[in-house]
Amino acid sequence: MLDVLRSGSHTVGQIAAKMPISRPAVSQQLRVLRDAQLVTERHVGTRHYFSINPATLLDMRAYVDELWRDALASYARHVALQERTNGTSR
Amino acid sequence: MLDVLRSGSHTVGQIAAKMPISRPAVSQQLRVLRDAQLVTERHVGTRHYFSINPATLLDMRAYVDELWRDALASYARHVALQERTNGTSR
DNA sequence: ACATACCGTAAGCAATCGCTTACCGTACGT
DNA sequence: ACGTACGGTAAGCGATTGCTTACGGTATGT
Repeated sequence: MLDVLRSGSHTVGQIAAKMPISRPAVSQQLRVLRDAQLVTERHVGTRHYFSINPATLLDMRAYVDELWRDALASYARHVALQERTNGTSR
Repeated sequence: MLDVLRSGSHTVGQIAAKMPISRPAVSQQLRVLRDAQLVTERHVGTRHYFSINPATLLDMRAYVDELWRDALASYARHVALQERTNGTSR
């Protein structure tokens, strides 16, 4: 879904044409993505254009980054503790 | 789940104690996370220690980053096209 | 006013998820 | 050898997911 929207904004019909599911199914997925702020909607006539919301992508990136840093930090602490209790062997 | 493992490796029992679900449920979730490479396992005695896999976190970060860049790029293209067809107004 | 294009929503349904309880296997201490 | 701690797996179940078909609602062209 997001991979279709990478290349820019699309209408519901355009998206459905590129996916192996029906148009209402696309509509329902888009609702979830819109509620999750992952996607933004823009109406022009009867067409609804959807595009990726870069801001939320940044939030996701920040979260993953944080997790990554914490994981590395606690691993470093683990290694340090290991060396202390094992003596400075090797 | 991942938020429990942020602070370092834990055994299955330790994790279950910090969560509102049973130990087997934790075990099942860990299996999914392990299959998805999000988590690594280390056995010592009968205890199974689980920790976050930083490598996969980097992969996720790369994907989100890529998506973010594409979204911005196509938005820029959209704006440029808009200005051209609207004349150099404003 | 009428037909058409575009899309959201409701209902219904099979498939999957995520949990609990019960059970079994393995490693360790005595 | 026996008891205990630790944890994976199977079975079963209600809840949720994700789809399709059917329908209604709004904007556009004639």
